Amino acid sequence: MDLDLVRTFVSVADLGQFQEAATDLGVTQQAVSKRIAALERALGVRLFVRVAARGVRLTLDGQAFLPHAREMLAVEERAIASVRPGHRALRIDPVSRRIAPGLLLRDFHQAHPEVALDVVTLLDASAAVEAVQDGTLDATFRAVRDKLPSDLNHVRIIDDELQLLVGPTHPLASARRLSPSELVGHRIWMPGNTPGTEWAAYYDEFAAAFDLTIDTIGPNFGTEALLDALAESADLATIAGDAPRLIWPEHYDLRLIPLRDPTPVYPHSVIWRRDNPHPSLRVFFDYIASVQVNRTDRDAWTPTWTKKPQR
Amino acid sequence: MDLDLVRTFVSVADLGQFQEAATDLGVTQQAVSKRIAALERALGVRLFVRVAARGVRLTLDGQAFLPHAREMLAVEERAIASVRPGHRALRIDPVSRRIAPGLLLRDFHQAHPEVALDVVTLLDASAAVEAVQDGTLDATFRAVRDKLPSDLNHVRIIDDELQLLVGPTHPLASARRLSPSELVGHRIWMPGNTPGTEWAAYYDEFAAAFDLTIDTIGPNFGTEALLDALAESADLATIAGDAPRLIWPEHYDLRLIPLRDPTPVYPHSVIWRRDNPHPSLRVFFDYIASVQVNRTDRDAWTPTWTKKPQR
DNA sequence: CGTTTCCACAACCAATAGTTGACCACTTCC
DNA sequence: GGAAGTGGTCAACTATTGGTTGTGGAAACG
Repeated sequence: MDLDLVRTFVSVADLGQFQEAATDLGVTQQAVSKRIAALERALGVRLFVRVAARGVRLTLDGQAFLPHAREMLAVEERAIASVRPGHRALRIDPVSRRIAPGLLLRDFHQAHPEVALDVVTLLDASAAVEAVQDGTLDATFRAVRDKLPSDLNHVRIIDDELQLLVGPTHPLASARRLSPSELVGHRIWMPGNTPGTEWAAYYDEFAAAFDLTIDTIGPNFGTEALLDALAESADLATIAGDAPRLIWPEHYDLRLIPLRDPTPVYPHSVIWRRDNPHPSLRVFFDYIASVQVNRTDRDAWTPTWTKKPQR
Repeated sequence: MDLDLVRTFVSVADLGQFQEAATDLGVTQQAVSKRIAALERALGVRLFVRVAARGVRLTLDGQAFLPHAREMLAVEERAIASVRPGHRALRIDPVSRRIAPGLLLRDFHQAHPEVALDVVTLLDASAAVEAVQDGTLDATFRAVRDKLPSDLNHVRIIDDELQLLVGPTHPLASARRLSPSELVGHRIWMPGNTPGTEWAAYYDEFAAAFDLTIDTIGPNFGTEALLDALAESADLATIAGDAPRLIWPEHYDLRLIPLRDPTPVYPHSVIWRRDNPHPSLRVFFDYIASVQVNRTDRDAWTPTWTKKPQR
């Protein structure tokens, strides 16, 4: 279906006659006639009843179709706006929708539906930083590791407190809280933790610091498969941020056990270009400032390559 | 924008290469290449990065565009479904969205978003009945006046209790309740109550029964204009059903005064064709049965041409 | 009852979207 | 490191389409 046909249909429906719609669209009346005929042929129904010398009136089918037609044009508009060079929609990368920054974006969208927001997810941190630099991305949430280019700002926003995730038959299932060192000897499985990413670097250092073994071997069949495997197994465990209980399906019988003494946290900083003029960026930052984001004040552990959290 | 381009884009994004998308869509790979190029030209951005001998990957723009593209296709699907001969969406006529049946439909849609519903509004009662008969309309809400064709069923569903609507400076503004006979001599204005409709017939008999004068003269500039005029005026009044306070904007300082002894009600019956096989129709009727619809048990007044409400 | 209004149909033309075929860049495999 | 394979672009050609102008016909109006 060509949206030009739809646009023509809406115009005719609004104006009540082909002639006016034609001048409105800058084509001849005959062209409008053809377009409507084409749309009617494609849909297999009449959209207008032709009232001689009086223009046209919507049929019932036309009336039913009209709101959908408007919707199509509205969505088209948003689609175009999402990539319009210059002033496009706000584009933010939370790395993944299933972690704390993804939740933050979801909540932001709920609180400010008027802000055109596009959520994109990038695996590669350096690609994300590059995109922020060249202006195709407005902000990304990352654990800041190396020194950033000088035209970028970053502020540590969310400390995601890590938790152990096990099935009900796991020996640690009934623990109320655990120290990372108590995980020694247990099998921690994190498929999908692709080597080379900042996540892998984090967990590498985490494992080294507490003498753990974290198993990233095996194909990643997705979250559902992982949860399934965990729920069934008596010796598998994984580590996850604080977000999952809000996102993962209710029906999995899994135990989330907080880690303490110290509390390993994954520090998410928001990174943006200092001179980014996007008007919605301010709204977004105001929102971040207004909500309670999880800045831990516990005895936190972070890798040596992150800065210490400011109290 | 042609949705075939969008469909091609989504297919390529999902499959990761032009070749596969081409076979999937039943065209040559070169055609896909051209389509993507055309879409990229139209949008003014690159959507894919071409990785030699490895297919393509979405750019950031492509990633931002993708959900909108899917949305466009979904809306297109719904649009087509709304007029598909055979099994199309459930199509119901509440006469107007701003009256009780319109509210009922809104609530039904909220309660059952999975039911594809198209709301159409018809002025002409006989046209609506005809549409129900020939199957282009699934149900309409009307005050049943004449004997209906034998293949149609009707059930009285909603008794809309009429109320007086006045501005704060109107002499009747402070009344807690009014009898219709107390309106004698006051100017009741109902623009938009087109002569020849069942509404006009109702109010004609209502006026005659209580010796009122109802003024339908003057152009109808819409609800907003009417409310504006009422709020300002010290002698204008109008009559409306129970729905308005739920729909009309908050900021109008208007008084809704119930009419009692007797309570004039506008009886809405739902009319449908007995052998209508539409699967969602049953869901709709079940919903109607499940919710509390306003069947008045007061001392009701209805025109002589309606049946007496069953106690 | 002629005039006006407004849509449909026909003939024509230019632009477009599809096809096939040639080519090119990069990966993989022996 | 050369051959085979993969997966894209570009060019040439053709069928289809979407636009134009010109014309006709049906209902409404004075």
